[in-house]
Amino acid sequence: MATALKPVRKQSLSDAVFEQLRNQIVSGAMSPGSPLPAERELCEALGVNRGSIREALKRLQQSRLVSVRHGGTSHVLDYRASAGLDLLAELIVSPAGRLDVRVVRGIVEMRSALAPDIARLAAERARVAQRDALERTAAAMEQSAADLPALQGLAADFWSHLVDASDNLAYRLAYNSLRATYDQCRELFTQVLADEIADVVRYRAISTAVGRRDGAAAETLARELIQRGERGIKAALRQLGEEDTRS
Amino acid sequence: MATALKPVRKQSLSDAVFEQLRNQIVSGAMSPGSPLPAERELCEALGVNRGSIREALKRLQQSRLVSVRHGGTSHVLDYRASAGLDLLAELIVSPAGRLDVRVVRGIVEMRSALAPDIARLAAERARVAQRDALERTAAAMEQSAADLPALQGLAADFWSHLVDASDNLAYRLAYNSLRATYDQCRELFTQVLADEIADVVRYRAISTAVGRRDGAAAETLARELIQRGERGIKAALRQLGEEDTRS
DNA sequence: ATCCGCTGATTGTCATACCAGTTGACAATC
DNA sequence: GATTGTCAACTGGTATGACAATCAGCGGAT
Repeated sequence: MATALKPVRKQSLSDAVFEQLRNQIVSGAMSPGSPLPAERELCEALGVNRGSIREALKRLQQSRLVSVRHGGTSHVLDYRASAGLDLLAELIVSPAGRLDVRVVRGIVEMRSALAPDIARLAAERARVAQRDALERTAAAMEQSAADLPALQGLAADFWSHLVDASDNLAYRLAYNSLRATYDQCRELFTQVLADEIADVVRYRAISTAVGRRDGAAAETLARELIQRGERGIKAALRQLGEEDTRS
Repeated sequence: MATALKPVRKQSLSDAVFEQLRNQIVSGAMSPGSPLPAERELCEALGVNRGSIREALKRLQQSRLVSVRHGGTSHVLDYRASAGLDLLAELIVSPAGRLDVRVVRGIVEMRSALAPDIARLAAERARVAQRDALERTAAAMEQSAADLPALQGLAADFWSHLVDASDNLAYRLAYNSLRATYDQCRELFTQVLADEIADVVRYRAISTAVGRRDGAAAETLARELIQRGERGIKAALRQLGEEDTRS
């Protein structure tokens, strides 16, 4: 019966305008420094109302992809020099739908750099409620050791609790940005990270290390855990890279 | 003659609306899950037209601070669970103009976690043009060894080139977000980080380590450099914290 | 009890004004 | 001749009113 009918993706006009302009910018079709068409020209060119154009431009402005001056002409900015981490989620899949392997590698490396420090700080600063939450999540992972998708969700919860325990707002927000990025193609990561996600005993070990406030142990364990996934991803990336060069 | 005349701060209506709502949300005055007033109610309450309200709401939506559904009522989201790293720049100074010490600590810790890995990757991947840029910046720093504000700018350039050389888009964008955050109060950081910024010989050492593709050395040097600043900041934070508890 | 469709409220889109800041050309002034 | 003021033609910013699309809840029909 229910064939693979995907829900239609609903998108407001200003969202569509935003995406279109953003793609033009990050793809380099509109080079940094070049002037943007006037709002009224964009209205006519895209066939939408000026309000929708303005909403899109406001978002581009907030993303630091364009600069807008009252009375003057707007200009394209160099996103590599100004845009923030939130842009990563919009770069991981190209407009054509292909995965950007450079972005994936970037996420993985950043994750490897942050995770050990997060675990260390969590061990040093966790409060009882947060340790309990970690413990509960680790227990839940042991329960559903067979179900990979379920484990994936629980592992994300585990890290979320760990980040909370680290009591560092920068880590918290960076984690949200990274997660939003790889949520763009979660099922794919679930497969490639299977080794790491299924390493339930190490999650449990991190939880107990946090429980006894052993920062050094938590840091080491987190590094080992993350490295398992890193190996899997880098192997997959090499394959993808070879396919790319072949095609 | 020219006394300290500061340029007037100009802000559009939608910017003002955005700031006001954002402050309400991150301060907890509007708790997560609570419904937002209808757009037309906000128009009347804030005394502006609906277009300005909508532009502000679109930005809040992009920051993942609110969720708005066509036909339904909008709701406040839990920014700690959903907002991205770009929000940090808007949190470091409270609406009252006070510095948030927790945010500062967060930046410093994240910087310490990332910088060594950035240096290592830069050493492994830098191309000639990027190594030259590093070398030039290091030389410029040696020239203006006396001028602290100039050194601060050059140090920022140095790190920017290093991040470029690391060839990691996630690091690049995260660096932009962090820099946008501490640019909110740059002069203050310049003072507290004086020890680190003035350590010109170590910047030079990092540059030469990158030049000979010595990842391990670059990593160690970067860690030592960053730690100098970290000590300064943590000392300053302790002072600030004591003043806070006293008041 | 369940389903259906109506109804009112909300967000989304649109068209058309007008206000406000920027720029450059050009005339007036020194 | 150089500076200064004025004006016109852009630009983005704000205002208003109407209509369309969507959703939640309610009441009636099955």
